[in-house]
Amino acid sequence: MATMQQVADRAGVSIATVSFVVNGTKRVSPQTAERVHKAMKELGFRNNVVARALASRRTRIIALLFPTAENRMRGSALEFFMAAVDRASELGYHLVLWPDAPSGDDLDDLISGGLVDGVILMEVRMEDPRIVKLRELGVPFAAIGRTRDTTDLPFVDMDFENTVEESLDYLQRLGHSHFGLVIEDLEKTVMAGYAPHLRTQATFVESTRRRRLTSTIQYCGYSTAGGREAAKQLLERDPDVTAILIMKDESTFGLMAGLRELGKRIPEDVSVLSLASSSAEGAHHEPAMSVMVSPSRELGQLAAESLIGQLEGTLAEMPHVLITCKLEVAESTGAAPVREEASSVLLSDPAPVAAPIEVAASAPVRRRRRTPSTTAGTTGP
Amino acid sequence: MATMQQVADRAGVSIATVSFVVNGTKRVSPQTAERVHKAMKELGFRNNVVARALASRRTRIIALLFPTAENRMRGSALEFFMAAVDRASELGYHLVLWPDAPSGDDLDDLISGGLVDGVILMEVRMEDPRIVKLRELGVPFAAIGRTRDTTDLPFVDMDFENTVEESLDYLQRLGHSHFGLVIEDLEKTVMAGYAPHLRTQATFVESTRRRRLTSTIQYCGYSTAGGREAAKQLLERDPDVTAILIMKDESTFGLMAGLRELGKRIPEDVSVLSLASSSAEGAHHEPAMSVMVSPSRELGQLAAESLIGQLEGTLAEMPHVLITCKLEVAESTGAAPVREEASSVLLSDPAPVAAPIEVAASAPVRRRRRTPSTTAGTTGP
DNA sequence: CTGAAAGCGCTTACAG
DNA sequence: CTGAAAGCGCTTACAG
Repeated sequence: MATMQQVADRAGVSIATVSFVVNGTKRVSPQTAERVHKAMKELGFRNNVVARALASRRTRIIALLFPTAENRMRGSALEFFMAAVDRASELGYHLVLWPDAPSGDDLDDLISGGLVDGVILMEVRMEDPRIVKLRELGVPFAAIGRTRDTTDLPFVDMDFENTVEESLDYLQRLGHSHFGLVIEDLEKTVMAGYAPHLRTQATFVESTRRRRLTSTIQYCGYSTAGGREAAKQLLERDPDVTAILIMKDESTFGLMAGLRELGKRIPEDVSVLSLASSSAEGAHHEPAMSVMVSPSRELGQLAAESLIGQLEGTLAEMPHVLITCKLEVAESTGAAPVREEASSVLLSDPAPVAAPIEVAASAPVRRRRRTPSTTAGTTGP
Repeated sequence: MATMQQVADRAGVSIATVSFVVNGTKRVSPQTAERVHKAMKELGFRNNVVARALASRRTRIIALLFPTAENRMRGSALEFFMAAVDRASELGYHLVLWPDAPSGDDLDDLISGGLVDGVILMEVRMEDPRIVKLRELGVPFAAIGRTRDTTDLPFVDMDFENTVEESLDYLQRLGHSHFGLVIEDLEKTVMAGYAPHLRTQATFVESTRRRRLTSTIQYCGYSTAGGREAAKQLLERDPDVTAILIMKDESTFGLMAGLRELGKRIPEDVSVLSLASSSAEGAHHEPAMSVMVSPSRELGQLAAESLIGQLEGTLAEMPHVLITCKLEVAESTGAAPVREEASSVLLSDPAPVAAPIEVAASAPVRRRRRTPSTTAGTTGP
């Protein structure tokens, strides 16, 4: 492995000059540059990233922190990752997936040593210790997801609030009035405070109340069995439920199977809509699932842009972007079944839910529908 | 961010002594160590990984190379990764997911700079340019998967040959004689030469011929639609097919749906067995899928052990490990339907397949059934 | 346009 | 047991 000094010797120039041509940091005469390039070729020179990092304090490597706790979002995590990788690469950066405990315990050593220039977070909780730590360490970061208080937080996120509203709009227009939300209960786990779940539940409770709809929140275990059990319990708690939102791809199959076993046809008796899912996932069901499609790729790209924009100082303002999932209607949703007696407005209490969630809307937020991402706050190289 | 020198000053010792206590590389008297620890606490010292890497030529970071080409194996890739992360962590290493083109183009800069001590490969092809490159660069590596020639190749892999044999054993015992293999055709893609597909096809062709079974290889597009189409074509090519092996989770749903639409009941008319899949995946079907379960976690762990063993010089020999998938029978497989006339042995040619594959069995290989991995050729930290 | 030199923050023989 | 010092391979003001 040839060093820069060896290249310099062979080209008959100083090591500084080699550095200039390698990095393009200063003008070098064409003849000199030519000699240097020749020497590099001949010696098979490759820049030592570690030495460069130590001297320059930057590596052009950024990391996507990947929570090692038994992970939800398996699918979209990979989509975030791949999209962010692509965008980072276009902007001249490498992106690696860095496994990290939800507590952020492994963060210190590796980030503060200067191995990476910045960090992207995912699976953000309402109060997230990792963000506290990153701020302490002064490490630039961008979040896919957001904490309760978004002051000074650079984030891109799904607009869960709006996604729930649009889901209810759609189904209410089809005549439904008894709603269920099937979702995992994370509050006793290490992922307690996971923002997507809490925001979705809070909006569901608030909005169904405002719309004077009957609503039931049904917690649901992981896996097919969990979905089946959820179907059973939900129908026990509200036998009249006709519209179910579910935010847990792993359990959707079980939910549908459970509903059928209990004599419910989909969508004739019950409509099912999957939140923050994907077209591909929807196609794996029978009947094909109507889904609110997660904007995973956009979020991954925007997060990379936002972080790199900070690193390069090309960012006018802290990015705050919310993107609503896009409705894709398939076969699992349809008109509400006609009731014998038009049962009047229900007043039954919604299911208990963790203390009402106030979300600080401190900073102005740009809400947008899946727009192209290239305009997003960084000017790029 | 305090430096080691600052810690040394505060503790009234030399920087060398601080390094010794930080790394435990030399004996230091308890009193001195105590003073150093105190100073580190007070200053909030964290070792600079980059400087350490430059001076010591090692980072204790290893990378799992993740092919950025539109990726198959989404599920098991994450399982490899998480398992390898866990095992590496137990052995004192960090593991990151490093996106890389199948060509290995990005490899040079980042590996040769000493950023990582070694590399784990996955999705290995019969002739893999990345392995050539890693050998050139002298970077230690371990492969999940294997090339055609396994001489001097440290690898752990699924035993595709044996997995196919055991699948055929099982189904033949149930009376089946007309087999289909549904698999993706990668030969025109960047993943051409992908070993699992070629080994599986080759074994399927060879073994069904030896067993005097009728066999058809049906290529299949990605996705649900691809699976449906494959069902149609396969039934056209062999209307008598009663046993189907499929190695493509994304298309399994479509295959089953397609079979049903063509009037085939599962498993009464046709048995379907999914290869290199998972229990969870199997549970997402109706009827529940019989699967050959991929030993993903074992492979991830063993790969990490194998690489770290090389790095630490604790490896007696190049690891060569093959693990057969484990059969989990569910509802999608059953006895072959009884034929009106016991149609005699078929001699129809199997579907065309890429030139017969000779696999160099150069090195002795340890074949094993999903045994605990902790005994695997490294003595641990 | 080019170079000499200090410095990035560690590790590690080598002495004592 | 402890320290002085060279060195890892670059980058970057500063001079010229």
